[in-house]
Amino acid sequence: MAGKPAKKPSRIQIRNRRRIMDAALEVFSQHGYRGATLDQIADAAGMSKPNLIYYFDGKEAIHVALLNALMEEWLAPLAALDESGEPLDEILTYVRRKMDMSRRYPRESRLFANEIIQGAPRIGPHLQSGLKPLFDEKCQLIRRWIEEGRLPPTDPQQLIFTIWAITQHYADFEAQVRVLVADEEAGWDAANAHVESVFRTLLASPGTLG
Amino acid sequence: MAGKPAKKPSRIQIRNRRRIMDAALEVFSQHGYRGATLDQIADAAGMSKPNLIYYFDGKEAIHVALLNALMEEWLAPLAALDESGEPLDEILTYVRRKMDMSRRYPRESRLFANEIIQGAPRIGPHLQSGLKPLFDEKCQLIRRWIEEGRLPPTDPQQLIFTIWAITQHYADFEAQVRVLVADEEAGWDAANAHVESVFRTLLASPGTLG
DNA sequence: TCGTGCCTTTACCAAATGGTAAAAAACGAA
DNA sequence: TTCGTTTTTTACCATTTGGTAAAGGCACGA
Repeated sequence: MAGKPAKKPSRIQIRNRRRIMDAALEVFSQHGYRGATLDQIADAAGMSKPNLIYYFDGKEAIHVALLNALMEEWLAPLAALDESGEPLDEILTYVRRKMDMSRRYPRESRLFANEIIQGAPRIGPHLQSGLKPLFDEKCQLIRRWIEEGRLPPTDPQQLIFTIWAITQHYADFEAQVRVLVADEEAGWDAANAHVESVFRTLLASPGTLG
Repeated sequence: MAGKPAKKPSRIQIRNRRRIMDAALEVFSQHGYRGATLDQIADAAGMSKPNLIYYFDGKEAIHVALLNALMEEWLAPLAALDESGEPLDEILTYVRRKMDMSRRYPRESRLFANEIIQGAPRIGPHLQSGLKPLFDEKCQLIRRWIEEGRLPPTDPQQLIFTIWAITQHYADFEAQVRVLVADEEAGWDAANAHVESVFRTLLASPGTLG
C-alpha cells in the first residue's frame, strides 16, 4: 500500500531531490507542463536525464511532487487569517503577504497559473481536497465578521477572488507589466501602495450600519 | 517585399483559414504554444496536417496570425474609452465589457494569458507597438479626468491593471473558480455584481475635494 | 582493504512531432 | 467538356522526447 519503503533519505538524496525540484520549478513555471522537457530540467539541475528518473518516477511525478510541495506554502497566508484578530488588519495583512509572495516567488505563482489556466488537469483533485476546505472555512469567517458588523457587507468568495486576482497579476503577467511600466522598482512601490489603498477603501466600514 | 502576392483569397481559402484559426484558438488556449500539436489543431479543424501547412507556413505562423487577429478585438473595449463621456460611466462600461468578454470569450483570454505568463516570447513586440501606445493614451486620459476633479486621485496604470486582473481572472482561472463556487450561473451573477460594486466604490468621488 | 549497495553514466529505443514531396482529386473558367 | 489551377491526400522523414537497460563508479561500514 505504501508507495515507498522510504527508509531514510541519504544526504545525497535530499540534496538531489531539492535540486531537481528547484530546476523543475524554473522550467515548468516558464513553459508549462507540456512545454517543459526532461532534458531542460536535467540541464538546469546539473545532472543527466536518467538520473532524474532515478529520483522521480517520471515527468508527471516531478510535476505532481512539485505542486504538492508548494501548495501548502502557497496557501499559508490564507491559512494565517486569524479569527481572533481585527478583521481589517487580518485581511490587509493577507493582501500584503500575497503581494510579497508575488514579488519574491513569481515562479511559484506562474506554476500554479499555468496549471489552472490549462484546466488544472493534474492539480484538480488537490484543489478539491486542499484548497476548497480552507477557502470555505475562511469565507465562513469573513461572513461572521460581516454579520458582527466588523466588515462592510461583501460576498466573501468574490472578495477572496479579487485579492487573488490583483496580487497574483503582478507575478503572472509580469512580462506585460514590465512593458507598460518604465521603472520596475518604482512600479512595485506603486503597485503596493495602490493595492493597499484599494482594499482599505473597499473594506472601510461605512459606519457599521449593520 | 510583400510576404504574399495575395491575389484574391478564394471562398475555400477564407473558409479553411477561419476553420484553422478557430481550431488553433481552441487548442493553443488549452495547452499553450509548446503544448499544442499540429495534429490536434488539424483534428479540431477537420483536416489533415499537411493541409494546415498548405494554408499557413507552420505552427508558429498560425500562432502569430492568431494573436495578431485577436489583439485588435481584444483591445477594443479599452480603445472605446471615450474622453467625451462621463468618467465614471466610461470606466464602468469598460469594466462591464471586460467581464462580458471573460464570460463569452474565455479562450481568447486564456490564449493571451498563456503567452504572457510564459514571458510573451512571440507577442512581446506587439505589446510594445500595439498595446503600449493605447495604454499610455488612456492613462493620460484618466490622469486628465483626475486633474479635472472628475475622478478621485488614483494611479491610472495601477487602476487599469486592477481592472484587467479582476475581470480576466474569471476567464483565466475558471477551473479554480468552478471548484470553489457551487452554482456556476449564480457565480457569474455574483461576480458581475461584485465587480460592479468594487469599481463603483473605488471611483466614488469623495466630494471632489481636488 | 574490500565488498556491498547506492549513485551515475553511456548507449539505446519507441513514439510523437513538425514538416516535406509528390501524386491524386476537385474546381472553375473557356 | 476540357485544361490549367487550386486543394487534398498518401507516404514519408528527421528530430525531439520520455523513458529503459545495463554497466561502471563511488562511498562507507566491517
